[in-house]
Amino acid sequence: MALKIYNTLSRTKEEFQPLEPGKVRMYVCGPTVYDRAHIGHAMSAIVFDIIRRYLEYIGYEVRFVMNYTDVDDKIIERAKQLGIDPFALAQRYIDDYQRNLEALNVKPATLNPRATQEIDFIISMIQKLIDAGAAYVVDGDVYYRVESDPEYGKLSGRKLETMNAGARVQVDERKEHPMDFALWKAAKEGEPAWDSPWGKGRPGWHIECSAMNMHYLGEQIDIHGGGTDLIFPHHENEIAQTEALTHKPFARYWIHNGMLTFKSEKMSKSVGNMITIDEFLQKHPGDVMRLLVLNGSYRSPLTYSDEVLEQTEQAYRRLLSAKKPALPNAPGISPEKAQALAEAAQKAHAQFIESMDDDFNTAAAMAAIFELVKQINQARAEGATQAQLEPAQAMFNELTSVLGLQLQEQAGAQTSADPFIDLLVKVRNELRVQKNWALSDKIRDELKALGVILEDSKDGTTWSWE
RNA sequence: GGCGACGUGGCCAAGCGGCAAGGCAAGAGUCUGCAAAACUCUCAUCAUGGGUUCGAUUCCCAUCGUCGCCUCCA
Repeated sequence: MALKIYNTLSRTKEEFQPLEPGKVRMYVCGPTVYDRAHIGHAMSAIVFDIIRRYLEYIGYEVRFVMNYTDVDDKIIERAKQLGIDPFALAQRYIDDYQRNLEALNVKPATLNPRATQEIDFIISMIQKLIDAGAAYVVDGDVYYRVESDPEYGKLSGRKLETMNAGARVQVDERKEHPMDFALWKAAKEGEPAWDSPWGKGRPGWHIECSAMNMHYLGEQIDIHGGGTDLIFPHHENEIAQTEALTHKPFARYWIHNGMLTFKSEKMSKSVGNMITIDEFLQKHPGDVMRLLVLNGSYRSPLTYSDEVLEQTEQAYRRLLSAKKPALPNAPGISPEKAQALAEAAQKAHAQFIESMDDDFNTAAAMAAIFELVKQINQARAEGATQAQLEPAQAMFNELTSVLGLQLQEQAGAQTSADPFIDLLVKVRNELRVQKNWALSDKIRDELKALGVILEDSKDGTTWSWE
């Protein structure tokens, strides 16, 4: 039994073998910070967070790098519109993004390099590409020469001959080949610029990722990730640039997440159908976003709608139900049944591993977890003590936390109200003893309106925040 | 136009050669003063048409439909 990963490069699932035993070098393309992040970004961040957490869970030491593209045309354009400094704009959205990631319980990367902090490294890399004949200079711009790479197109499955056939893009006549792409862009008046052997300018988009990879992870890495929309041209170009210098396979496994779709359409800024992460989190716990992702395959499009969201909210509540303690005054279940519960926990673990090992099949992994939820709830309903529930609940906590779920009941600020609620519950129970149903129901209804849920059982009453 | 992916119950979604996971919703029941929660039970032959096979949701071909990439994009 071993981990298998679907590799975009080979279009098959391959057994995972890192370059160095026990260690994983992983790079994920982060956002271009010119606007607030939407839930499509959240999906991607969560997908790779789950992959990273699982790799760590099965014992790998993961060096996880995610970059920020903090200089590009859109940032410059946006800053100009707003009349502010482009670097300040980028910084603001980087801060936003980090706050979003934290709220989504995405583990911080080992390193978050930025394009603007890698200029020297980028320039020296471009120079080497020119020296190697893989790039050329035109009027202060530097372009990568795609025809210098016989393997160009291997990731996206395209051929240079067929690519320009339907191209709708205005071809820059100065380029040797229409598909040649910019490594360095000459700066226009008033744009952020750095000195270079080719004049003032800034790096192109693709080269920064190649540079940061090489700088922080080395000439070869294990996993390179991003959304499917990055396969071409971004990742194709990264491969071309990097391999032109190293003559070695760049990333061993290319992993791409599917797009989040809203009303059958990809959610993106250009379509204008975006929901920001902030907007989402105002209405829902971060766990719900994560469950949305976990419900399906990371490689497939994720259907987003109000209906699906409601279903996910319900599933979230069901998961929470597994964490409830034993009933008050639980009499206990037979040793055989307690043993069966402990075995169910082991079985869930085995199924979880088996599923995750199969290209991170989170949907199947969740099925194993839901099965465990059922077993726990069943045992509790039959009167298991807390000690008897313990092993199964510990397993539940372990597995859900590997997936990055927090599953914390609402708590914290409300704690000062707790004694008063306890008091109301106590009073209400006296009313119930007196069979004063009208008043006791009223208390329950009004507490509900305040967000407190009362649940009566034959052994007593429990309450929780909604 | 080129390349690619997908089409599984009311909804979301695994599976991908041998009697179709899981979640939500729905219906019936247990428990409860009632309610809620939980528990029990019920609920699909896998877009359509051919083909390969002892046997196909799973492989092949065709058709219809949806989506992505080819331009910035997670």
